[in-house]
Amino acid sequence: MRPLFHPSLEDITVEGILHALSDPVRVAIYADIVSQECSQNCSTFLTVSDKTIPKSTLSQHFRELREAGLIRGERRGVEVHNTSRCTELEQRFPGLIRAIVNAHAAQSRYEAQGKKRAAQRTARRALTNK
Amino acid sequence: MRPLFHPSLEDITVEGILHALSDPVRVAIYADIVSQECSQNCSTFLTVSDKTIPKSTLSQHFRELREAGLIRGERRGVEVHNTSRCTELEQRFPGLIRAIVNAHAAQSRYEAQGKKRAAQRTARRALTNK
DNA sequence: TTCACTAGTTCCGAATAATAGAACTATTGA
DNA sequence: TCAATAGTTCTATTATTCGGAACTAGTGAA
Repeated sequence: MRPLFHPSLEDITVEGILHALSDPVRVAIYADIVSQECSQNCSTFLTVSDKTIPKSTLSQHFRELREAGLIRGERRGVEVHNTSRCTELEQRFPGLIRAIVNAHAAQSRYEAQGKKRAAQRTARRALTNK
Repeated sequence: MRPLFHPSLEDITVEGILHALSDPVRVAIYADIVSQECSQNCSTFLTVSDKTIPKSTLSQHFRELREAGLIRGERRGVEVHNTSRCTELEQRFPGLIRAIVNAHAAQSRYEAQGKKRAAQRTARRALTNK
């Protein structure tokens, strides 16, 4: 089993970061890792926003996040612990990570509200149609 | 010829934006459009950073930027004029666009310096090998 | 030490998306 | 009316992504 590859700070590209975070599952995972103090192992994310992710796919997602330079993975026995590299990244691309994570959070809030509003509409319709 | 589609502000997603800007050609185009005061037509970009882009590909790139909500395209006679939607976007995702464009600029500067350094090394080697 | 269990990776075929040449449309100016 | 220009659409080719199945590696129990 080959060791986990991590790019050095200067090899990290904006395109790589944006591509890694342009996938809804990966941003969700990354946002979670950034927000946690403690490191997270991969299988914490076998379900992401009510969707089940096959573990081979999940493994690929973590690889992409790692190779884009967004997270650092460290084997500890049978599992790998993941931490964000955001302090380093802040140095290379100031403000970038924060802006993306903020935007993602804003969108999640908005979507949650949207669902709530839709649910309310359904409930109202159910009442009036009685 | 169907009219140009533009998403409404609330339909614009972070993922869409990141995906659109995760391509080197597209960020370069977008960065240029953002920096210009005046609108730019598509064929200004038939060559991007010394690479020739086939116009069918270019057309697709503009479509992606448009449908991600990043630019607005307006047909004026035979050509289409493109302007960035960054003021609107600032409202929906504060700081996002600026951070990405800044990061891209920082990286371009760095890469240019890298090339310069490499050229200097080559020159030095040529001198000493004489 | 052996065995079963867990966490994650790799392999590989199927589905999906991106690229670019060729043919097309629409506008304009001669 | 015709040629030229700016973009688009069609389509075949190529590259990416997804996910099931088989695999590896660490760990704890018998």
